[in-house]
Amino acid sequence: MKCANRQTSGEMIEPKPTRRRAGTSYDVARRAGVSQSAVSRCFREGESVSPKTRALILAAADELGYRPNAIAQGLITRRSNLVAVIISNLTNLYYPEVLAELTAKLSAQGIRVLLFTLAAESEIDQVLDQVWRYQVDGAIVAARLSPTQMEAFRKRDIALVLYNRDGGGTPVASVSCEFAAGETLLVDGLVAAGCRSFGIIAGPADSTVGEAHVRGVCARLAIAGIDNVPVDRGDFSYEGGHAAALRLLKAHDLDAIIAANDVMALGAMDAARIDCGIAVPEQLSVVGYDGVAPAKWRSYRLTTVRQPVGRMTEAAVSMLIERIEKPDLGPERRLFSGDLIRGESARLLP
Amino acid sequence: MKCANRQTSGEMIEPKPTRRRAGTSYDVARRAGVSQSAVSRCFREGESVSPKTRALILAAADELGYRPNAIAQGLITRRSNLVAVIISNLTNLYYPEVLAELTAKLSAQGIRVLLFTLAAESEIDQVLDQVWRYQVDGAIVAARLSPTQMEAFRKRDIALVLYNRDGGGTPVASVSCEFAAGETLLVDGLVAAGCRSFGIIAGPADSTVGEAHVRGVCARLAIAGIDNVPVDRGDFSYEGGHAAALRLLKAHDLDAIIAANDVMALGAMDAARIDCGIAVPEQLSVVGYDGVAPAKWRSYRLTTVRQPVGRMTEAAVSMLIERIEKPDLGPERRLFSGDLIRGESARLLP
DNA sequence: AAGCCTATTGCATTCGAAGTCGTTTTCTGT
DNA sequence: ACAGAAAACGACTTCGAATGCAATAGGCTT
Repeated sequence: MKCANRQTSGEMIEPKPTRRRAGTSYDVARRAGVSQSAVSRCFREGESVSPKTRALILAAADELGYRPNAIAQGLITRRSNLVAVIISNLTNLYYPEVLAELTAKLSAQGIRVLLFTLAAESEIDQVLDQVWRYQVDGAIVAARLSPTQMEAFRKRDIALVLYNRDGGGTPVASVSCEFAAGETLLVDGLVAAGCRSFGIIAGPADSTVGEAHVRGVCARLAIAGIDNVPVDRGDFSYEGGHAAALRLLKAHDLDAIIAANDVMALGAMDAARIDCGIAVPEQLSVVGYDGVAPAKWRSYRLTTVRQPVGRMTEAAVSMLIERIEKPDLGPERRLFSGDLIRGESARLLP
Repeated sequence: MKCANRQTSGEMIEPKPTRRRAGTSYDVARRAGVSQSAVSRCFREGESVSPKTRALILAAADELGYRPNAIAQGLITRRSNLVAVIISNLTNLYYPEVLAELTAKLSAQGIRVLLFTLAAESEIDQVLDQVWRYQVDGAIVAARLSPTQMEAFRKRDIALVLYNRDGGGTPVASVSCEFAAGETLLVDGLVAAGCRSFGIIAGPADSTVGEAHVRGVCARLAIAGIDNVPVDRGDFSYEGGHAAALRLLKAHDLDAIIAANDVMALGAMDAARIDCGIAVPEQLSVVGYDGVAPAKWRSYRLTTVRQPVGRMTEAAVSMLIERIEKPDLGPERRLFSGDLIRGESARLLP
């Protein structure tokens, strides 16, 4: 097309002598003296090409630096080998690890990652719009999806796996970490160590996981005869945890704080130790949930429940691939349990 | 084709009544009673479609949930609207923030992010192979590239912007943060406060940025008459910084440690305070470089130089887009300067 | 009302690789 | 050496959208 234009324009100006040609299977075919079909077959598994032809083609491809065009492949095979990974906020300190593991594992399976991050939950519809356009084979979502949105995946036959969330009634594949066991251990351990006055730092009120967590802890505390536990909320950030802890400690005389995630727990530890001069764990036990890297740091040594991120991402990836290959596989909920990490931020009896 | 097959096979078996049709521009066209061309034009900027036709088409598209197939668009327009983001190790605590900003800014420009992470530097060639296949319009790379690899981008006319690295001789667009100014301030401030015995915790020996940093600090120290500064190395991780600091402190009687990044500096602080019982900053000043979130935490309040990540990613994205649109734009090196954050981990005089 | 001009529209082609199908070449076995 | 089977090969079509071009419709001028 461009060429045509240049030819019709009478002059001989050649603005780009080294016009970069993409290098297509036709170019390789011409150079190797074979058909385009042969080139195509040469680059696919299990197609029959004679060793002689293959050598010719590979040599030609090599000289041209030819690589099959994945976009064209995607169009004809209806398989883009793309998977959307949608993560609500990457600044969460817990998610980068998840993301790194997911991309590594998907890459190992020959799948590329199309990354979408959400600054606000409201962006999700725009993101999904792009997801539809790019003909992804599947998606791993660590963000809140409405039933309608999940249904949209089903309608379009796009495999979907939720990470650290469940469908909340909608049948869908999901991977998450149950906190019941860890929670029980933590609560019972704290109670056994003599804690009586608890405070909870929860996530935002609209966080499903967060709420379940709070309910679970309260239920367990109730069993131990402890009721009316004060709850404050943070946004899963250090500052949020710090502020919430200050409010709790100002209003109540606590001997244990249970935070919904590690980073808030670290904020709470600092609020207690540094701002309020309360010794941790002697006067106040603080526990978190996640097992992020900074929780291990010597200044904190947080007592927490570590999520098995490696196994969870592994599960998410294999569930996704299963569903890509077998689209009508039913919903499945895979629950992992966390490991209790006995740090030094809480007095905890077994 | 599938339809043809079903018709020729005499029987009337219809294995999937709800056969999921992708919903193409042809389907929309048929439904709206117009040509496929009209549908295409209706979804592009600046194409002429009468208001009447547009309404018809949009209605039909809406009913079918039609979205243009970005893969097919990419094939014909030779613009995938995909950009590869290649990051060496996401677990670095500094990169998640960068990644989040990059994807947000690229998304805002209508560009999708194809994410590649490297567990080892050696994987880069496999990653590039995939990058070529996916016909990305450009790439932002925060990883070490050989001159040959950079040349490969040029050959294929793929826009390239290095992040936090420079070409090291090879002409290429790059964004980075110069540390000279921050370094000078830090070193001079420490010297002014009376520090004489320095130790440096550098990154791995093969890290270009890391090395330049070390040389810069040494040069500035030399000006103050301080030579033979002991250097130990970490891998930019907390544990690495912690271990390096222990070695340095065991072997020398230091009054200041300069670390190549924040996370190592935090490890060093803990090594000093907790393992060696050295007061920071009274007996030992520790400074870092980056300005990651945990550096601000109350337990640390690290004195550091904060990289202007927002402006840097902004620059990377706009440089990349410029180069996508104007492929023969020359190399350009954009240097930002960091802000000195006066924390409480160092005695520093202005 | 005739003559122009411009805004719409559809047809046909194109992007690059995959896959179908019919043809040719290469093996086997006898 | 020959029939028959299997492997290798190439022409052609296809995926879904974009676009040059020609045809048409509509509006405006005089």
